[in-house]
Amino acid sequence: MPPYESGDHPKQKKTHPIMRLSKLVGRRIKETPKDAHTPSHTFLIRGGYIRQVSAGIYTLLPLARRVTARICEIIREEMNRVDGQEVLMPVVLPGELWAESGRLTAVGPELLRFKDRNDKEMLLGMTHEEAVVHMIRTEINSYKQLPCTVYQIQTKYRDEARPRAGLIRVREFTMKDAYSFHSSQACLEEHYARLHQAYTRIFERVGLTNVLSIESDTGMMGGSTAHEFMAVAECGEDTIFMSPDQTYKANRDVARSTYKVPQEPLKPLEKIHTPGQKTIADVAGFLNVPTHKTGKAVFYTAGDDDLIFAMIRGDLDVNETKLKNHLCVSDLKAATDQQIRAAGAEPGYASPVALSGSNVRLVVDPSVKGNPNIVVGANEPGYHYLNFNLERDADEEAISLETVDIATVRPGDPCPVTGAPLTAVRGIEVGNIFQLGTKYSEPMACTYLDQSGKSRHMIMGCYGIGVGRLMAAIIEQSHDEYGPIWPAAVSPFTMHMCALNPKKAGVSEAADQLYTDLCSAGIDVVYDDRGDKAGFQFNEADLIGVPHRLVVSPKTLAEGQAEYRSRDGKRVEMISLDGASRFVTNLVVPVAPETGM
RNA sequence: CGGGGCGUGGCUCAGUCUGGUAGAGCGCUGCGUUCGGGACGCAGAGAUCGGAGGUUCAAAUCCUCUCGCCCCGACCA
Repeated sequence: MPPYESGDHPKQKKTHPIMRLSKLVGRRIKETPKDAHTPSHTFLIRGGYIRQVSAGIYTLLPLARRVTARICEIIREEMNRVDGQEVLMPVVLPGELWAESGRLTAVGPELLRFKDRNDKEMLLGMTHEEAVVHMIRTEINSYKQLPCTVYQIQTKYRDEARPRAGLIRVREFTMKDAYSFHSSQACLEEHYARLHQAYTRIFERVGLTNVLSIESDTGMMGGSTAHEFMAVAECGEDTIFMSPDQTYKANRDVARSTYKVPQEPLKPLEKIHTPGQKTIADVAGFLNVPTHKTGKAVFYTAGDDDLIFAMIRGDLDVNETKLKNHLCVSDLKAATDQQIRAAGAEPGYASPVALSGSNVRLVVDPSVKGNPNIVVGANEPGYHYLNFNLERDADEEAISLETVDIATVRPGDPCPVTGAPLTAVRGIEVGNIFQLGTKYSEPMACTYLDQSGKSRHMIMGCYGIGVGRLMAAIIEQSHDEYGPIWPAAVSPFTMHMCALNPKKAGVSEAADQLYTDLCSAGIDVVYDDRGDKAGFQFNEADLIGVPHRLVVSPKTLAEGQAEYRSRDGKRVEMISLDGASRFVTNLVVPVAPETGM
C-alpha cells in the first residue's frame, strides 16, 4: 500500500458499503435453532442478524448493526430535541464511586465486580447514576447552569441470573441512558413530562405499534414517580393490568384494586376445632365459608430483623414487591416454621389474635382491615377463630400494626379508578423514566449554589431505553411466518433487489445497472447477486425482512421492467427499469420528524 | 438459587437403554444440468462425540466429577 498523499486521508475517501448479498457477513439459516423460542429470537438468528457468544451475550452482525444504528439515530434526534447533550461514560468504574452512593453493597450479584492489577475493586456499569453524578458535580455548580440533561448510548453489563429469549433479556447490552439535573421538583416534573413525550415519539418512529406507558415500581433505582414503556408482546416478561378504556395501566408490581368489604354486624369471636385444616382451601371447605371470608397469614423475614406477619384476605396473594417497598428492604425470605413458632405463632393456624408481646411486625392488607367476621387461625394447632374483626380482636397495644396495600391484583379485579374489571397483557419493557429526586445527589454531594448563594442538592431524573431489546420488540410486533417485516424507519436496507437467472442474456447487466442507479440515487439497497433459484432468493429476502423488493429476471427484462413487491405482500406491480429510481424514491419518502414540542 | 432438559462436522438431529473402529439432512468446495417461492446429478472437504478421571480387550454409549447452554420458577435500573 502506498503511503497516503498529503491531504489524502483515508477518512475522506468515498467508501462504498458492501451491499451485495454475496459479500454480506452473516448467513441465513433454514432451520430454527433449538435455542430460539420466540419470533424475534428465531428471526434474528435465522436471518443472520445476531449470534450468541455466551449466555445473554451476543454479537451483532452487519444487518443487526444497521438496524440498531438507525434506532440510535432516531433516539439521538429525539434526545437532542429535548435539550439532551450526548456524552460517553466508562463501562468500567471504580468501586469507590459506587461506595459513595451505597450501591456497592446494596446491589447484589447482578453487579459484576472484579479487581484490577493493583487489587483495586472495579465493576462493570449496569447503569450510570454514579458516573454521571461524578461528572456533573464537577462541571455544574451554579443554578445558572441548570437544568441540564446528558445522555449516552453505551454498553451496560448486568450479571443476570437467567438471560432468556435472545435479545429480550441479556447480560451485556446497549442502552441509551439519560440523566437530568434540576434546581426544583417542579422543573424535574416539567422535564419528565417532556421526556415522556419524547419517548412516545421514539417508539412511534421506530415503528412499534402498541406501546403502553404505565406506572411502575421504582425498584433499586429509588425515587418516587416512575413509568415504564411496555411493548405489548406475548413473550414479554412483565404483566400489565389495565382498565378496558386504558385510563388505568400499571405493572403488576404496583397495580392496585379496590376490594369491597361487606357491611354486616360484628359477631362474637368464637374458637372452633379445625383438625388438619391448614390451608385456606381446607379451612374454607371445612367450615363452608367462601375464601374471601378468611384471612391468610404469610410470614417473612427481612434481613436479620424481626418476623414480618403479612395478613391478607384468603383468596388474595401477597405481592412481595409491594411488601418489600413498604418495608424498605431488598431481600424478603419466607420464614421457617421454627421462626414462626419462636414468635409465638403456629404455622398453619397463625393468628394476629394471641400474638401479644411478641416482636412481630404485622402488615395488614386493606382487604382484611374492615372485613367483618372472617376466619383466621387461633395460634393453636387444630383451631381457628370465627368472626375475627381486625380492629376489635388484634391486640394493637402489643404489636405494631400497619395497614398497607400488599395484594397481587388478579385479572377481573375492579380497576381502582373506573371500577371496571382489569385485564392483563404481557409486555416487553423497552424504556423507563424515573424521578430520582436527591437519591444520588445527596449521598454523593452533587450540589450547586442557588440565587442566594446557598448550597443545594440537585434534583435528578433518569431515562433509559434498551436498544437491542427495542430491536427485538419491533420484530415481536411486526413479523409473519417467514421473517421480520421491518418498519421502513429502522430496516437495515430500504430495498432488496433480486436478479433471477443472472446468466441469461442481459439480466445481470440490467440488474447491476439498476443496483448502481439506486445506489446513486441514495437508496440503501441490498442486492442478491448470487444467482440462486427464485424461491431460495425470495425466502431469504423474506427472512431479512426489508420492506420493499425489486426483481429483475429474463421475464421482466423482456418488457424492460422489474417487479416490485412490498414485504407485506399488499402491493405488487411491474415498473419500468428506466423509471425505477424515481419509483423507489417516491416509494420511500421519509417521514419527516415532527417539529417542535 | 431450586426444578427439568440438552451437549455428537457450521446448523438441525439419529446413534447412548442393550459397549465392538461415527451417521443422515441442510450448509460448504469443484464440475455439469436446471432456473419465478428453499432444484438435481457426480466428485469432495469437514467431528479425537463439551472436558477430566475411572471401569473394560474395547467407551459417543457404563460410573464419578466437572464445564457449558436452554426451559420453568425465584431474582431483576
